Amino acid sequence: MATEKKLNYVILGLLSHEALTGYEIKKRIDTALSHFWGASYGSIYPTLKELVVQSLATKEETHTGGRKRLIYTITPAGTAYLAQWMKESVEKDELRYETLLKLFFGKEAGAAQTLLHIGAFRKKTEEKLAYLLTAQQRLEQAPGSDTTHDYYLLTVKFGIASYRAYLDWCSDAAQILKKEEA
Amino acid sequence: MATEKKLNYVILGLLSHEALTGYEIKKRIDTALSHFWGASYGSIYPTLKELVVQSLATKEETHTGGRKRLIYTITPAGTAYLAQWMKESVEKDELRYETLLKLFFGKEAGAAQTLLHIGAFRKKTEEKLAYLLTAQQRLEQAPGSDTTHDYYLLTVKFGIASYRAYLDWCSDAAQILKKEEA
DNA sequence: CTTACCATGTAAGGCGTTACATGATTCA
DNA sequence: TGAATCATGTAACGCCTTACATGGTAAG
Repeated sequence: MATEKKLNYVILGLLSHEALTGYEIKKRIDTALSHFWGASYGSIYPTLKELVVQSLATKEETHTGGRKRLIYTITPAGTAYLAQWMKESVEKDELRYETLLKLFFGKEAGAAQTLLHIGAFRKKTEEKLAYLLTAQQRLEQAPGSDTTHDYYLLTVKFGIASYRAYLDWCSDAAQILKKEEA
Repeated sequence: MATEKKLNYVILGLLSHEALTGYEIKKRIDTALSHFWGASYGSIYPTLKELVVQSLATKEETHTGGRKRLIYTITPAGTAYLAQWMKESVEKDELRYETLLKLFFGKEAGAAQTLLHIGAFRKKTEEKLAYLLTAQQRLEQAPGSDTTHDYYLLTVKFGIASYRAYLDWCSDAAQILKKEEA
């Protein structure tokens, strides 16, 4: 049975904010949701098709400047379906950090090698943090009162808090390993 | 091609510490690695079979108190294979937090509902944190000098730092939502 | 004119979970 | 004697990624 797939809810959630094309959905996922979720076109387009079959969304073809666009809109049934899921308790939160795997087995590779992995991890984390900090600024200065933004902002704050903790840990871990190296 | 699977490395990494049965490997994953990795028997046993076919590990049948046990041992080729992977840079660190998904779309459900999700998340986080804190104590008081423990301890510290950041965030988020509720 | 971006979609194939199946041993 | 734990494994099936395929438009 495998865990129930979540992409339908992700898409309906995005459509609950505004009507979107598949391409735009992908962009939202790669920006606003990227620090805690991901999806590829290979799963987005088929899911969109399913949603239409299930009457949870409707598809409309438009032409913006001669360019074909398939815009998806959530239906009342889709809204109800999403609301139902929102009421249910969370099934799973999961983290898969290859960096920690390489750390766990770090004795094999030695302190020097492990320090390289930590350095790379710190750099990536700094970049993601910078991105979220600008997102936070944008949201806090937004002309405001759209409560949608408030919830988005909460997830951004989560990312910021996590990444800051990661960076602190990077410093600690690097120090410990350097001592071990000597 | 999908991302290369990591379970073979996870298993070899564990076997690099000591010879183990499939059952014991599962237990290690569910305890020592659980805060950043997971795997089920349905993937562990087939992977173990592959490792033997590839001569990266050997299988030996023993009987402890009449009970059959298949003990796996890493080979020199397996050690080399693991070492090679340890040298390569990390491909992917990923987080999939359904809680954040429900938060992102929280406007649909309202502040009260969202607070419930945050409460559940806090509770789970507290439990995981408590577990890691005892693990930390155990490792720090260990008669020592096994450097394997030092690396394990680093991953534990990572979890502790993350979970503490999560809990701080829970307080902030709850406060913000309560204000909104009023 | 060419690069970047907008835009939609399919096919192949790997990965990994859940559920199922089986059975021994230890401990209360 | 029954529950928990030790122990190994397979089958079905769903999910998702990568790679491929195609083509229009905007901007420099």
